[in-house]
Amino acid sequence: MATIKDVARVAGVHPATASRALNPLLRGRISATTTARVEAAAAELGYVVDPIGRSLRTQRSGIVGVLVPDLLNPFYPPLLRGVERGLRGAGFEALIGSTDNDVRREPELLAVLRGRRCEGYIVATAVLDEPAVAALTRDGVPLVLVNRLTGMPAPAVVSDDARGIGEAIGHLRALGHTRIGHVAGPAELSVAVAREAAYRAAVAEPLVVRAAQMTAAAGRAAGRELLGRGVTAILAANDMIAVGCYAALDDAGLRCPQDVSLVGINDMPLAAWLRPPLSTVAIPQEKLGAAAARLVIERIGDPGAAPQTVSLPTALVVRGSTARSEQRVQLGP
Amino acid sequence: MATIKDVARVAGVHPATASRALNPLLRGRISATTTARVEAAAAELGYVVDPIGRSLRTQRSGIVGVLVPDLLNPFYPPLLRGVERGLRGAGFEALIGSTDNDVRREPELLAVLRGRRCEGYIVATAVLDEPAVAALTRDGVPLVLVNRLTGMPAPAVVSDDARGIGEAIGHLRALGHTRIGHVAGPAELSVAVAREAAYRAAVAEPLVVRAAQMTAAAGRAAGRELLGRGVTAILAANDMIAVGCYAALDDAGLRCPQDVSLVGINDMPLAAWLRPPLSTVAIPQEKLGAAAARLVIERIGDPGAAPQTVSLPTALVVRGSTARSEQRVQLGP
DNA sequence: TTGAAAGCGCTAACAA
DNA sequence: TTGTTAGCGCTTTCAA
Repeated sequence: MATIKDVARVAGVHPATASRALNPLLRGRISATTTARVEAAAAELGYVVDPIGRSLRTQRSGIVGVLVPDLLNPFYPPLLRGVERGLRGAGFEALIGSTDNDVRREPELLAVLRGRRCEGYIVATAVLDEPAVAALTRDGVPLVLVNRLTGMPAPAVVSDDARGIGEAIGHLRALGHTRIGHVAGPAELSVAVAREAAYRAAVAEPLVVRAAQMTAAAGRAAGRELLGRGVTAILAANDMIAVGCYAALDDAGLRCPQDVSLVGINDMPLAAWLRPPLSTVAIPQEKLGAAAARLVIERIGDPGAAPQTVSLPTALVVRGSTARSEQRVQLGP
Repeated sequence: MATIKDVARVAGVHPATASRALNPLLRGRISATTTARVEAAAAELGYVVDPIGRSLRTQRSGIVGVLVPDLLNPFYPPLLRGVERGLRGAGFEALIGSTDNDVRREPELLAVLRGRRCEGYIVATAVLDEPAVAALTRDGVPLVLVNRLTGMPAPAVVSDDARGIGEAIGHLRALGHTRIGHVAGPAELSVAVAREAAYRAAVAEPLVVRAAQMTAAAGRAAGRELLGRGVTAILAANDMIAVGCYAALDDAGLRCPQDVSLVGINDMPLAAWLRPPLSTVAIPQEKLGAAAARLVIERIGDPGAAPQTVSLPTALVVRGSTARSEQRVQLGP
């Protein structure tokens, strides 16, 4: 593996000069001929800067730690894609840690990442009042929260769920639905709480059943209970819960969308392939990730900057799981 | 951030001694009292070894590059989980790169990872005859292939698809099916080719339509064509193609499993939640990842070891998408 | 068993 | 504009 010394020797200059010639920030401070010679030598030798040597000298690792609650939840892969692309474009890499929905793993994993000397962190895990996360803020380590609403003075990236939920409820009402229920997520999740609040603000008579987790299994149980209360439409706290609601409808012998309409939140990759295809509030996951990458890079560049919150718009995607309410027919004489 | 010098100063020893006391491999070669003093100092200061300083000195990064074709494909997250757990247990971290099914990105991404001086690579991407991958082997860089059958003398981890496919066909035949079709994957993918071969070996009269990609959309188109040939059961090359086949069945006005039975391959997280729940050949994704991690770590430890291939067993999971053939009834007088 | 010294590859500060 | 020097944090010779 060629080093900067090799490049310098071949180019006939001092290693420091070679280093400078290869540094785009120092363009113009090195003579054109020298730059050309160094570049030729580097190309000839296939030189690639050693990030370890550079890191030791500059005290910068070029690594950002990314903490997600569950790699198996279809919400996160698109997010990670946005994060990776955003970071890589700026010369950073993501070191990904998944807590697998286990709160106890969070501090452990964060310790591993901190051991790797990440320059910043993107945290999308559930628990906010985590002392380890608070410690990051205290230590002045750049930190960006994703999809977590919090009182902490940290920059955050969120989606404008409330607006999307308002649209979804409007859509259902326009179809003639009046008994619109909500399968909420667990109260510990700030997103779940915010979505429930948006739902309550949008309907006259809220009908809420809480799912224990953001999973299909929990959604099925909660959905069954909600159907028992005679709703004609359901807003699920996310697409996985909506998947569970399809099963609950089957359990109850009800058809979607003829008997009950269903709306999810996320627009996960498989949403369009469910049967009927799921109408859902699309969250721009990849953009959320890209925005988080941008924010953390900004903050690495200027740790003192005022924390800003970025809110990205959602979009209602109407597919086949919502239809005109047939309640009138069912109740008619 | 405390350094080894700080620890040494507090413990009243030389930095080299402190380093040795903290190295578990040198246990016993340092006096018990010194070790105790150093450990106490390290604990007091919250010392964590700086991986960058260590890496520069040892020429080891503790990082393994992992190349996957598509983070959005539900096959890979469980695999990555296995890889990460396996690596982390041995003090390594995974640097993940997704080519997003774009063959051109593969060498680029590999260049980025090589720039980060990974100690080894786990490659699960599609294309084998990639010169960049060949270059790794040539350079003696530890490399493990996952789910790619190849003539290359590299260690590999595969699942025993043929056996699982044999079981699946046996299951369908036991249900009375005789016209069992196969939606194959693209010919460029070695897994797809192997699965098709296993299918052909298991049935008397092969009926194959090839999907352009391992996606639901491609599966739908291919499935439609296969249904036109009057099959009563379909083996899909993977679960995503099976998802497309559900749509193809809807398109044709056929019911699953009453009219046509369907079997997938993978057992992705949502497979049990499709309607009807998908019968599928379960691939132990997480175990594949863990095995790949183990192999790459072994190879990093001993680059000269003979490349071994690990084959993991699959398991047929029977759910609701397969049922007794009603062909007799349909053809009866 | 411990200390001294050296150097991994790189680049910032200073000097010329 | 270029060269010289030095040192980031660590571990591993070599010597005591």
